[in-house]
Amino acid sequence: MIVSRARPLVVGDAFGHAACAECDARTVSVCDALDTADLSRLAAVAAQRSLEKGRVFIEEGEKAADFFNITAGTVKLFKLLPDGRQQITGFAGPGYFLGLAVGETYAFSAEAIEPVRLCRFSRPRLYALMHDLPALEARLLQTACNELVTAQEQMLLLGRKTARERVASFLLLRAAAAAPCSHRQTEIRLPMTRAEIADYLGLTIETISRVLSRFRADKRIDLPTPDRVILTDRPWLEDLAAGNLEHV
Amino acid sequence: MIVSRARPLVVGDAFGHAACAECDARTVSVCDALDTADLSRLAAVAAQRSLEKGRVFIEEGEKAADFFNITAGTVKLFKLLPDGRQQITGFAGPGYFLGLAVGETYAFSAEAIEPVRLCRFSRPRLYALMHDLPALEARLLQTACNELVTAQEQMLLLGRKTARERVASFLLLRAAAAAPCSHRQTEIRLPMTRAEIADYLGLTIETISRVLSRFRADKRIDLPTPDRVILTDRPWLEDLAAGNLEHV
DNA sequence: CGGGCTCTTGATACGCCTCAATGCCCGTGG
DNA sequence: CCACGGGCATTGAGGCGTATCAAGAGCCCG
Repeated sequence: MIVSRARPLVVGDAFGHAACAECDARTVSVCDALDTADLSRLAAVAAQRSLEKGRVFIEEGEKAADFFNITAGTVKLFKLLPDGRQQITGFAGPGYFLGLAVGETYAFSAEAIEPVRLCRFSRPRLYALMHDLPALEARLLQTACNELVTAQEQMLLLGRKTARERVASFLLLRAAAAAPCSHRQTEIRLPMTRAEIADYLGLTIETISRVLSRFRADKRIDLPTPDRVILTDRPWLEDLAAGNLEHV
Repeated sequence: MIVSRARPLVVGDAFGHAACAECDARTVSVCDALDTADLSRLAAVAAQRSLEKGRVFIEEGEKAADFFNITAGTVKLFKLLPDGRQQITGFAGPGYFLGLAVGETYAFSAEAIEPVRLCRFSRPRLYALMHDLPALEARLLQTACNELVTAQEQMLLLGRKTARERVASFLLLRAAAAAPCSHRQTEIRLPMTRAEIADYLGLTIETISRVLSRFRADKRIDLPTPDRVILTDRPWLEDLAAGNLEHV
């Protein structure tokens, strides 16, 4: 079942378009493709809501009734095997557009890993709007292509990189996500647990922990707390992530 | 460099739209989204060509100048690490639409693994056509979403499945690709080598060979020749691929 | 008939997983 | 205030699955 529908928790407001104009995620999301007039049409079919940490709001196999746009917080997208093995296919932060499922059902599940705010769009209404606003459709196509490139990179990581290369790649990905404009940040925050990092990288918590400890011992990173990482030797991490350091 | 441009090998014809109407891939490709009139407009910007086995016609990092539509044969899409490690992100057969790269450069390489025929579309011209034909754009979005779902499934495979589960998944995927309409086929053809299967599944040739031999010994499949597989116990393979058979 | 390729099979090595114990942090309640 | 308990992270010891290395078999094609 779609938990979020059972407990709506809607924080909707009567001034949807006004909220859009002030939305933090405005400039990094699909909404950016629209001018103010069209944006109000988009806002008209949107409903805002808040989700507490741990809330599963998309379940794989359920009827794909809605699209979502994250405006605050982080969610994980994942698939499960019957025995509980989990693969996280991505983390989605503010601006991320969710629900590009083909066909009638979602192909993955989604869960808030910290308090989240998002906009919900009903599928048929967004489709109708897409028909009217080619800019919106073009933007969605662009979004999908971006996802595809990211997915291909992740397949390379999962299929062919070592544990240390995976963790290095992950840290740099986080750094890039935090500062989109190559705005070299050295400190990053990890809103996810070790278990979630492991399920994202196709490893175990122990391996994540060991690799991070090793990086710290080698003075490549610093770990003031488990959820804060300082990249002290970024060039080395980049070489490792790219597969340039064979057996170091 | 884009090898296919250095040696064009164009088998173009003056009656592009006529060729389209007779194209084997017509009904399973993006072209299916268009009526005959619009199809001729699409054909006008297309060029047909043939590629011999081994020909690399898209190179990762090169300027993304063209889109491609496979009409015959099979190509592999892949990414490389500097030391030669390879991850095949997918195999593309007739009807497959290629080149949905975001930005200016291709994010992957593509190589014909058997003789291939394809249609080439210049990027700017296809974009212009997309602007005029919303049906085309919608179809591309749909294609991209399909790819995305496939990619997520592959991430689950690469990150969390065992070698035997991966090979079972692969065989069933091949069976589904050969007979799109759940047209239960028991025999499948493998146009790719063991090395390519290995690079697709994140394993080695030896593991592929061992798992297939084991499946045969257990009477789950038959292997009349290395490139032909007969699925003799499909339900068991399906259970294994889905992760339902823990430690068999 | 030889050369090269792919595929198969065996022996061994190693990277990551599994299992287990401990430490740390923090919220809770006596 | 501190004792207690539960989650999460860290660290160690040992095992397993897949990789690596190596040899031989089958096949195509000249």
